[in-house]
Amino acid sequence: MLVKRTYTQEELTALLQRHGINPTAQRLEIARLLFARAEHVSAEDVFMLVNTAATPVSKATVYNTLGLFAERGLIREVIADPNKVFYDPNTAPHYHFYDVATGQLTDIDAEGVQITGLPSLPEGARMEGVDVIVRLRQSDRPTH
Amino acid sequence: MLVKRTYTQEELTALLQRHGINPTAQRLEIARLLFARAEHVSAEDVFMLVNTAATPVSKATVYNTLGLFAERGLIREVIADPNKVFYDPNTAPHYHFYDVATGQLTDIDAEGVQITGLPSLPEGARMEGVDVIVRLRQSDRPTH
DNA sequence: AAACCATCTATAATCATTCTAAATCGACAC
DNA sequence: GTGTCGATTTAGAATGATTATAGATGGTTT
Ligand SMILES: [Mn+2]
Ligand SMILES: [Mn+2]
Ligand SMILES: [Zn+2]
Ligand SMILES: [Zn+2]
Repeated sequence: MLVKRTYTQEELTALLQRHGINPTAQRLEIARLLFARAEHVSAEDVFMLVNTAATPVSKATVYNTLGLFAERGLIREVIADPNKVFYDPNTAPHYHFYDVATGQLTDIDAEGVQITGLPSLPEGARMEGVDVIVRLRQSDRPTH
Repeated sequence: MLVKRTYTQEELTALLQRHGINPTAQRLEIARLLFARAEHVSAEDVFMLVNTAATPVSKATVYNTLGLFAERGLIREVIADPNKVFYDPNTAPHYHFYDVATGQLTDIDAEGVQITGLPSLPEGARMEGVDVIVRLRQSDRPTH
């Protein structure tokens, strides 16, 4: 279970380095923000969040950094919405509720969830991960 | 299990009508093609396939028609690739392998697969469906 | 200081998808 | 047959997320 908290600059630096990422100012800033919120954010979200702070970061760098973080396993991509990729600072195995109306993603703890009976993988294939997305729609009639 | 076969014009017409869809020439053509292949296709795929035949169909109509079919439950959308939506003529519950390198989607029969221990849904939410996507990557070293 | 290399940035390009507004079509009425 | 009407289709423009380009910037090394 990922705990929402603030990391010191040293912890963030070590975190990036542990993943083979050169800890630049922009990358540290984006990492700080990702792990402070511990929520599912889009590139646009990150771009806006990072630019409420003092130092501006370009959109290109936001995309490059999120891509780099995902590639190095610091965060993971969640493909649930056809319009944008979500980035998830929680890389532990877990699943998602997706509210198709609002676009809200919510974690489902892997603890207790069992998926059995999956067929064996095609020849020569390695499993990268299993995504489970439970699509939800809020009932039209609100509880009164 | 969806069987790959050709439908008569009458069967297709009845199929659309059963889903509350006015069976126009373009819609019948697209439906015919979808159910003949019984594969996962993108809008672009459908656009190209439908335009190898005699009667041309516009891109706008392809998108409108696929959207309409999905909305009425004749086909389903699969969100697996961040770059495009796949449309699946198989609406029976089933899951997918997704080859992240090639973008290839392959069915996993729901038969035998069990997902247990999912938490109860948030208050007032209805489940629209459960998507399971097993992400695969072909091993770099080919079997020799 | 000059060279070097990684990174960052503004901006253009790409590309799937959606939007717009004008044709076209088909059923029905006259 | 001709006219009308609503539904559908269409070409093309617009949108928006993402990626590509190519030049600036910033440390670091000699
Ligand atoms: Mn999209
Ligand atoms: Mn995309
Ligand atoms: Zn998550
Ligand atoms: Zn399928």
